[in-house]
Amino acid sequence: MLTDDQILSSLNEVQRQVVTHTDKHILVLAGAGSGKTRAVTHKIAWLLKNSGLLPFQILAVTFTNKASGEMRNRLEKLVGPVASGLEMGTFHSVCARILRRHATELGFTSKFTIYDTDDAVVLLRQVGKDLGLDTKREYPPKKVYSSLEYMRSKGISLDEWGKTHGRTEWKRAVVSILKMYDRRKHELDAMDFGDLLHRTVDLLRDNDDVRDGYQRQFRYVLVDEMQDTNKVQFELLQLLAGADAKVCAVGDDDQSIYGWRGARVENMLEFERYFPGAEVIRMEQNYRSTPVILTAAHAIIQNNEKRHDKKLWTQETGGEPLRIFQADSEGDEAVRVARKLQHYCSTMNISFRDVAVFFRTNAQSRSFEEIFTRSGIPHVVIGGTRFYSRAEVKDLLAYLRTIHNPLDEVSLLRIVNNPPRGIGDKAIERLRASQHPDEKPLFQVLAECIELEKPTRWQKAAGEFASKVLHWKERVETLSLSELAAEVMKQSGYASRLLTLDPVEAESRQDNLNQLLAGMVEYEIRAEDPSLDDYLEQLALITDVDLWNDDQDRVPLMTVHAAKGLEFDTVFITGCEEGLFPHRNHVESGDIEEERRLFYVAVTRACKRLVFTYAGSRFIMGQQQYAVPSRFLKELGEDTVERKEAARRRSFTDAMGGGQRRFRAPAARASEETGGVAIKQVPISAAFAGKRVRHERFGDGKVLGVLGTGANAQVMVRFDSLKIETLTARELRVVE
DNA sequence: GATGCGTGTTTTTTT
DNA sequence: AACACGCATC
Repeated sequence: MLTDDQILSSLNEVQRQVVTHTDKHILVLAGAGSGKTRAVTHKIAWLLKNSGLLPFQILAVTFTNKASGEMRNRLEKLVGPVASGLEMGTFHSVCARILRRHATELGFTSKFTIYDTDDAVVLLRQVGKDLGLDTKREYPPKKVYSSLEYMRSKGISLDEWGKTHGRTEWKRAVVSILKMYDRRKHELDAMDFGDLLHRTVDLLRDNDDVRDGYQRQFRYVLVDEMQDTNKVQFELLQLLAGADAKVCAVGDDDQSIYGWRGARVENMLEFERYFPGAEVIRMEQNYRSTPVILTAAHAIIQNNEKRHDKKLWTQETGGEPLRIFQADSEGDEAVRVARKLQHYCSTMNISFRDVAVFFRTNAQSRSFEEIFTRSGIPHVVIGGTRFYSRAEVKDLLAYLRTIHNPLDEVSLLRIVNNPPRGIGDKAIERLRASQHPDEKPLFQVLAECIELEKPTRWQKAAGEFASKVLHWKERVETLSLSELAAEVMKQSGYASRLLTLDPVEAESRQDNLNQLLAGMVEYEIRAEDPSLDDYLEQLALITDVDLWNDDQDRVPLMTVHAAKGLEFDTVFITGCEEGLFPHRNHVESGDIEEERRLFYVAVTRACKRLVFTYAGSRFIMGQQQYAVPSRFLKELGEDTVERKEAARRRSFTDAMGGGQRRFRAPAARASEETGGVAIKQVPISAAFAGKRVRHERFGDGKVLGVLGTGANAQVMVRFDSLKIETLTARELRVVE
């Protein structure tokens, strides 16, 4: 048996407080890299040993499945196999588990399907069309869905929302769509992400016995990333932790980056109000980064007004200076990152897996993928076009979901005629017509086609398809998951259909499907009790970050959001431009603080080395856009940045990315050919327009527009003399 | 009923 | 630039 000393010896004084204070609620303000996972894991070990709690009496809610898995692994190393008895997971997965247990009370079955955003959008489009509404311009399903998310995050009911001022007619229609959407989900035995949380809250609130049961079970509740919980999640926490349970919440208001999803930092501030007598413990010693990085991180976050003042510190000294690279274009940026990265990996004995490339938006990954592939740098993109949202993967999964829950119409409709088997739009229309008047499930209508005496062509096709599904349904009992999937691929005709496609396309799809099958086999080995039910459950709530591990020596590329909670020896933060990072939407709305926190999160991921890059121009939605360096770079503070690079940031040319000419967009020719008129025909840089510049002869003026990139870019300037001139960028200097 | 082409649109971040 | 969708054609 573990001794107290073994649990505590590797911890500092503050961490020990977190671990050993078990008789009251605790709020831990855990700065980046302060070892909170270690503290929390050791705390659980302590609880198991010293509080007489059994594993299932402890509930640990994490932000991602990955975090939950990691915690379980570390705990297992500490306390052994009893760790598996803990109730652990994300809010969504914990809720799903509870709901499956009580599904029948809510009018669902325990096999209900979980709809992701894509599925929800498909269903909303269908509902909108059924109601005869314009789903293209007036009521695009995505908009309807975000309205739903908005009211959910604010805790407003559908009817209340419909009554709030403005856009009355539009809202009435959206309300009717959403009401029908809700009813349809019920009929299809499906729930979306929001339902998982809200229905659990309803269940616990309305059903005393169920609530008492869980409150008796959970004696200790731990919540990670408290700053990113929203209103419903806070309610859940209160409902799950009864009067006798103790709660330990861990978070950092400086790392709150999910405000757009309804996250409320207030949940941390109000913690003491809802959990009286709570002790607040601050973890500010950092074990991750060099003082240089911490200084820069602090310099940045200090610019936020809405925050608790705190400062990370470390016992370490020194550290490499930060570096800033400027590039002409996104391609040039990728080349520079690739070059520097190769330099690090070849001369400094750093592994690829220890270097990460971050960006603000998923679209930015493209140029890095291209250049890295060309340069032979092993890499992996995390997130973005998620593996599980690839068409062929969704197709095969839709087969499995249909087999598992034939009521799930979204999946059924996806595959009923894929591959084509003679059940086209017309047939679907007729099938759906015969669902009425008694609202028969679509699959039942299909199945009834099997028995028909004289089926028409489409009825025959429908019957055959239904027979196949029923056949597979029986096979679930005898075949393993991967065997079933392989059989479905073959018997559905999906596999042979692939061969008729364009060979390049077919190969990539086959690759993805093989990968999916390999994942299933891996799941069968790993899972304690592998089943179709359990597999689909895991899949519904999994993300790419959850799946990623560093077994293979590859450079991970990801958004800053995805990087949360991770750390790397060397980090490249790319696209540090006004309008991109901070993103224009936030610049325009004036709400810059969350973007700054995001930047802070990015910076604090790095242990030793940090490189920032920005590009003078990049293509956004097919249009070339120009930008100036991000304000966050200025906030880093001069003394932490390598001087040589910093000094070069002065001239207009440099701000445009005038250093290297490689990958520069074709030089602007407009002014010679058309006497400068053409400058109006190309997108004029929103970023540079309005900037004050200085010219040797003409004096000071204001930029009206820019054409091209680098030192040769054509810049149209209205000088204070009111004279308008088109000049090359190299003749100009930015006036601060 | 399937296939191919032209048109129009794009939320940044994700459970 | 990339993708989805609608429409026209085979």
